[in-house]
Amino acid sequence: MGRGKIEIKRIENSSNRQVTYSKRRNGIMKKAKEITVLCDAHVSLVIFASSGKMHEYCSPSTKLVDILDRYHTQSGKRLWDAKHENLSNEIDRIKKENDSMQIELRHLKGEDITSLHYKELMAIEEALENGLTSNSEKQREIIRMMKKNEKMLEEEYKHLTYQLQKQELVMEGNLREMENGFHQRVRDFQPQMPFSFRVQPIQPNLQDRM
Amino acid sequence: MGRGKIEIKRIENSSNRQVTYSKRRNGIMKKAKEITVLCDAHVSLVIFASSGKMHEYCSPSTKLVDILDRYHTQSGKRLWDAKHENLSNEIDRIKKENDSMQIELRHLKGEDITSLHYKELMAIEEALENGLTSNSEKQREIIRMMKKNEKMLEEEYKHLTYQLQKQELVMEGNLREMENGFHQRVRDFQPQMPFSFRVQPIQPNLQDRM
DNA sequence: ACCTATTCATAAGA
DNA sequence: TTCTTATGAATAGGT
Repeated sequence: MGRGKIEIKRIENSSNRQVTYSKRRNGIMKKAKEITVLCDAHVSLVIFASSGKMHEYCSPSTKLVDILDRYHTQSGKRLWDAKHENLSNEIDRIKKENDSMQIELRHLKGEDITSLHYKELMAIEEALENGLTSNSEKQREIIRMMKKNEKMLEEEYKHLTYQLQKQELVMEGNLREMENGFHQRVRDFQPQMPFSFRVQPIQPNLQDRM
Repeated sequence: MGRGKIEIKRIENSSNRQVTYSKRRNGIMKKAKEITVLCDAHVSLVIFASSGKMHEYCSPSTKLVDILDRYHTQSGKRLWDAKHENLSNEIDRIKKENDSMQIELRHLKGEDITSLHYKELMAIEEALENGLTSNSEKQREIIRMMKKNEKMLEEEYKHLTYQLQKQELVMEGNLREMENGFHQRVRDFQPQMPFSFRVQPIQPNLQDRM
C-alpha cells in the first residue's frame, strides 16, 4: 500500500527504515487499540526499534502483568524465574496444609463427618476426649489457684485489719495526749504505717485469666 | 476498509465480533511480522479474545522473556517485583490463616492451653463437647445401620437354609429313584438352584465404613 | 471459507 | 518530522 508495492524484506536505507518504522508502528498501535474496542480483546504489544527505543500498548483497564499472568497460565511457558516458581510452589504447599487443617478442624467440630468411616470417627473421638481431659485439668488448676489466692488475700486482710486496729489505738492515745494539752505535737505526728500500703496478691497475674 | 465504514466501538453482534476479531487479529499479526522484517524491530504481541483464547507473536530469534527483560530495563516498571509482592502478600495471608488454625487445633487437642483465660477454656470445652456429641451420634447411627444389616443377613441366611433343605429333599428323592434303577438320569440332573447364588447385603457399602 | 466494494494504511515525494 | 496523494492492503458485509 502506497505509491508502489514493496517487498517484505529489511529496508536497507536507514532513514527510510526509520520512517517506515514509525509509520507502521503507529499503524499497528492503532489496529491494536481498535481490536480491543471492537472485539473486547486484551492486547499487549511491545515494540523495540532497531535503535533500541521502546513503545508499548496495553489494553485499557489491564496491566501488562495481568496479560503476562494469563500468558503464563495458558501457554505453560515459564516467564518468570526460579524465585517466582518457588513462591508459587510454596503457596500451593501452604494451601494444601490449610485445607487439611480445615478438614481436621471441621471433623473435630463434628462437621462433615457423614462420610467418615467408623475407625476415623473413633480416632476423632479420642482426640476430642483427650482435649477435654486437658481442658478440664487446666480449669481445675485455675480454680485451685484462685482458691489459694483467695485464702492469701483473706490472711493479708486479717493482718491489715489487725495493724489498723493497732494504729487506731496509737492514734487514740495521741488524741488523749492532745486533749491533755499537747496540741503542738499534732502537726509532727506521722503514722507508723503509711497509707500507701496496699495488698499485693501473691500471684499478680491471676486476675488476668478471669 | 470494507463495504462500509464502521465506528470504532464494541461490536454488539457476537458472531460478527468473532469474525472481525479473527480477521483483524490476522491483520495485526501480519503487520507485526512485516515491521520486524522491514525495520529490524523486535515485537512481542499477545492477544486474548474475549473468549479467553490466546494468540501471540514474538519476533524470531527472540524470546518473550528477553523482550520483557528489555521492557523491564527501559520502562523502569517493575513487572516481576509487583508480581512477587502479590505472591508474598498472599503467602503471608495464608500463613496467618494457617497459624490461627494451627493454634485452634492445638487448643482443641489440649495443647498450649496454659496461657489461656478461663473464658477461652470454657469456649473450647463447649466446642469439644459439641464435637463429641455429633461424633457419638454418628457412631450410634453407624451401629444402628450395622444391626439392621445384620438382621437382614440373618433373615436371608434363614431363607437360604430353608431353600437348601428343600433342595436336599429333592436330591434325596432323585437318589432313591437312581437306586431303583434309573441310573441314566444321573448325568442329566441339574440342581434347581445354581451354586452361584450368593447373599447380597441390602446395604452393600456399609462394610466400607468399617 | 470465499468474494468484492469500500475504506484504510502507507510508500514515495515534497 | 509532517503533509500529500497515488496506490496497494485490509476488511465489512454478504454469500
